[in-house]
Amino acid sequence: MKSEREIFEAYLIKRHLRGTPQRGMILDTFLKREEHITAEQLYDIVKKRDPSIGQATVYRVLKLMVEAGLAREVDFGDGVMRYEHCYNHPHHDHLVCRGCGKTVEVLDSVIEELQKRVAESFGYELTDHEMYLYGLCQTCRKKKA
Amino acid sequence: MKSEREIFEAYLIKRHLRGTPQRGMILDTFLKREEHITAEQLYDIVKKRDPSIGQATVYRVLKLMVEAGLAREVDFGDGVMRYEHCYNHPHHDHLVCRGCGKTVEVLDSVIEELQKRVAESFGYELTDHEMYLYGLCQTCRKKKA
DNA sequence: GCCATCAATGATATTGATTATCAATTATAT
DNA sequence: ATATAATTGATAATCAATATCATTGATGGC
Repeated sequence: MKSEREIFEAYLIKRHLRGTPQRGMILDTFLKREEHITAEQLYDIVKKRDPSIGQATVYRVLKLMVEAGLAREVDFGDGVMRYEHCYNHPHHDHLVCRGCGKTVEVLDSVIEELQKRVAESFGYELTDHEMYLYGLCQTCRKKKA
Repeated sequence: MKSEREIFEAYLIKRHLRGTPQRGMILDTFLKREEHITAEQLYDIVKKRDPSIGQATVYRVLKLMVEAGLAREVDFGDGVMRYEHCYNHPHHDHLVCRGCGKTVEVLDSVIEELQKRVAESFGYELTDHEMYLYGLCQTCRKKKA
């Protein structure tokens, strides 16, 4: 089993790109975090370790990580792109609390199968999908009552 | 059965807002179109009828229509918000071709039910959801082959 | 080692959709 | 009428994301 680090380096070599301290550090920082993270948030953390890093580089490395299959873009519709781990994190959808933003990763194989069938029934071949479930978590419901 | 026009006017009155020629014209133009439309596209059409209208007004009226329950925002993830009819257009999801962008409205009651159950199984009360299915339509698949 | 080539970086400018501001205009209520 | 409040269009501002660009740094051929 290859490590994320190795995958990243393999991807760089394939693209004739170079490994650099900045890229390594940004990758490590991203990997250490478990939750979804925005480019801005990642930049803030990275800056603490090395204030000389520019945020353009953070954006660039995030794009590389997506291309390398290590990160996945998640769009909760609030105008900011978030990134989550992709490696060893198979596809899933998101259940987001409208109150506090707490997010749960969900996966329902029946839904997945039905999505494919719905697409096929219209002559489409499903390539991918996005599903965001929005609701109120228990805590937020109690607060309201 | 109230007309969209009446609903819009009722909403304006409720909010102590005023009916104006611009608002009426933009609403009519939106209602005449069946497909999803961006603010920019709507502005372009409206401009032909009355070149003096500013695009800020189009954005404003679109927001009013959403609030009045006549329009619904649709986000295909390409950075531009689209608007579709809401009145007499009950909830549905979208199946979008990655090749040509052709869009079909889809609805699967089993999926809808399962979404509710998934949310509940995590203690969430589902308020709404978004589901976008992306694929290749028949035409685009043939082109590829 | 030395030089030519090419990628990487950080700072900054730019983009593009959307929103806010504001002065001028128009409608409404008293 | 007159004071009040909403509307408009033009324009500026916002904000995330991207492009530009001069400088720096690495790599490979010799």
